[in-house]
Amino acid sequence: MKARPHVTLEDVARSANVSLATASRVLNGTASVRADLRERVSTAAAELAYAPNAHAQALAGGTHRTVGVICHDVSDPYFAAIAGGVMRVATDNGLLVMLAGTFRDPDREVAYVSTLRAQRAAAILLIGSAFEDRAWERAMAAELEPYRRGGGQVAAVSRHRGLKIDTVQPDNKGGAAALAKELVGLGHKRFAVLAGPRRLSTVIDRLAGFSGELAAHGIELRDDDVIEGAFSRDGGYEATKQLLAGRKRKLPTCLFAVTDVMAIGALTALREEGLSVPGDISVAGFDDIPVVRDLAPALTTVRLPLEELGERAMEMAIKGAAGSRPRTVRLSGEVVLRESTGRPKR
Amino acid sequence: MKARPHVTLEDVARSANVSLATASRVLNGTASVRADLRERVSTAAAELAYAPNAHAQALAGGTHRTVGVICHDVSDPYFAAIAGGVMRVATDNGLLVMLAGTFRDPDREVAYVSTLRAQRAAAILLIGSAFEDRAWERAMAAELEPYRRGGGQVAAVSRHRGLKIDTVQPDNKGGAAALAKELVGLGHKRFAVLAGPRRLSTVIDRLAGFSGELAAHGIELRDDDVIEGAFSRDGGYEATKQLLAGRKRKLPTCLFAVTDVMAIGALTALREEGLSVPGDISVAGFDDIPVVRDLAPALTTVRLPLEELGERAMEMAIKGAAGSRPRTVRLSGEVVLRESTGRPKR
DNA sequence: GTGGATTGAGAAAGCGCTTTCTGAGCCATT
DNA sequence: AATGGCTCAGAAAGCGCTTTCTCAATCCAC
Repeated sequence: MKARPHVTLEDVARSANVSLATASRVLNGTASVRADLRERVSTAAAELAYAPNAHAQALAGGTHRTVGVICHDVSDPYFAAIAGGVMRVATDNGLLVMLAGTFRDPDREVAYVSTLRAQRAAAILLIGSAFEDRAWERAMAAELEPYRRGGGQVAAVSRHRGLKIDTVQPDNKGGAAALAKELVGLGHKRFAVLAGPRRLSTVIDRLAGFSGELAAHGIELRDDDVIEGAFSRDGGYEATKQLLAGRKRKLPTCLFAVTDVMAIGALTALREEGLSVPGDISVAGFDDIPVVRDLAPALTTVRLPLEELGERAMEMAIKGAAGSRPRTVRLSGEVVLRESTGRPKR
Repeated sequence: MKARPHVTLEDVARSANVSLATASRVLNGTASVRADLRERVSTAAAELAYAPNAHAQALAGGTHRTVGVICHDVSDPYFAAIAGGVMRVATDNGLLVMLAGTFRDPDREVAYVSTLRAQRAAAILLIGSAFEDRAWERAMAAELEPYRRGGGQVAAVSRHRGLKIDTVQPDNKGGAAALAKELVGLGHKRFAVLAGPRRLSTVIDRLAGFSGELAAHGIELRDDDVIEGAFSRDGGYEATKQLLAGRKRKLPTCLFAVTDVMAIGALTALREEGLSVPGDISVAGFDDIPVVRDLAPALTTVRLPLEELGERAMEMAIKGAAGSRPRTVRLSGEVVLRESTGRPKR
């Protein structure tokens, strides 16, 4: 079957024997049209299986019903949960979501913003840690600024520095501190932390909150108590193996992974090494992604309202900026103690 | 800051003191342009932070660099994994992905296709079970057919009937049969199945494969051995509770959940009821989503090459139809025996 | 039965871009 | 010196739609 040109509004108009303007009015309900004409147009449109050309519509009249969402990795449950919230709100508002995964490549992130800008997306949502990198920040700002000047909305989840945009910010520092407090309360004194790349603001904040609270209780978190791994299940797994290899004897009594995803890898690594959780070592994560309550042992973590994070960001973007000063919504986390943590036996 | 009109190509051309045509040619590298003019245009474009209007480009006969992907639920790890594969291939080909979640609403699915058609997306990918419903099928075909006639590419993962489109098809039936065989091989004779909604072809196929193989071994799967739940973690959880409530004493020795996600819920329900896996009952799932190997006990399942499913579908869509007959790529699953299954003790 | 106010259909002007089509300028021929 | 053949910049014609703007037809009040 040859690629035949699309059915256009003109085809519909001709077939219904009315002018282009009338056809447009009928199909959009923009103005009142005599009943019989309206009927003719509707029928013709249905018969021809007419689908308006959204590009032409966007060009002519200016409605842009699509929003762009940029996250690091779609298959990460953390982003998936947030994206779920975003989509719900978007759908409720008749918006189409373009979801892009950058696979953690800063350049690709900037490139996506550029493309979205070209698409004249109504809004752009940035989800996930910002890269703490001046060059990246400048490149990003160079895309975002003209985009906003042209009327585009921008909102972000979980980042803030540099870019002056509306942000929904989970309380990473406070949550990590609260978790540390609980853990210390259980009697733990020797900790290790599985951290992600230090370039990510989320990592920095959670680390700061955790070690800060520890310090407040007179517990020092030394540099070699913090192991840096990739921000993924495998990253957590590898880092844990490394930790275990390094010091089989003076093991910490509690392991804090800065994300649940990493904690999952850690749990498996621990199990493989024959260590019981929380018997030999307690483990805690951060985020409360859906699956962690189904683990055995269920994971202690800091619950973040993930879907809400996405919803609020989308809402901010839809509402648009009231003033010119960037708004920040703070959502706090809540420590959820489950079976993966207990009192230290040693 | 007022929403000032966008910077257009005309602005660039004027600023560079050249014609529109020249500016376009420089920016697209379409034709050779004298070096100094080229330089002037590039500079002007950079200074004005010019971003071409993708809608105008598309309208003017240009390229449509966006593809639409429709799945049921972004936050389901199964879809997320497939979407990951899709995105990798799309990105490699310079395509932008619009990901839509239908939340399992057939109408919304059709509506999304319609929108994507309006966007003149280069391709539409349907991911996940089709609804076995004549009316839905007709509505879908009514959208898809004109879309393809207009030159649009369509491909699907995991569905086939009715719609005559290119499909990547996991071997649901064969995989389920192979799994059943292994399970019977372990000595199991009494089974229960946690099924999803019967409207979904995936459910039907897996059920058929499983019960067929059982039958081949002289084991009958009766109607009340099959419990229908929602296609989700909670669905699996509820269904399992229901199963347990129904018949505490003559419990099956093996439980097959048609998806891993449901199996995860089942595992938790079982644990809550004090049943050990695989001690008291074996559990198996289907899909091999990433997280199930990290469960304790790790889940026996049928591994599907999820990312590849997405990659292949995207590739088919990009390549376009060679002939007019829909192609089908079959990808087989592989049984992965893990700790959640063992020999029956009863 | 007229004038003025409505109502509603059609003509036409863009929206921002790509792409012929045209034609000016240049070099190499005879 | 005059002609032909190139190269490459600019003018202009759309792409498919929305939205004034215009104007004919209808309606009401007087």
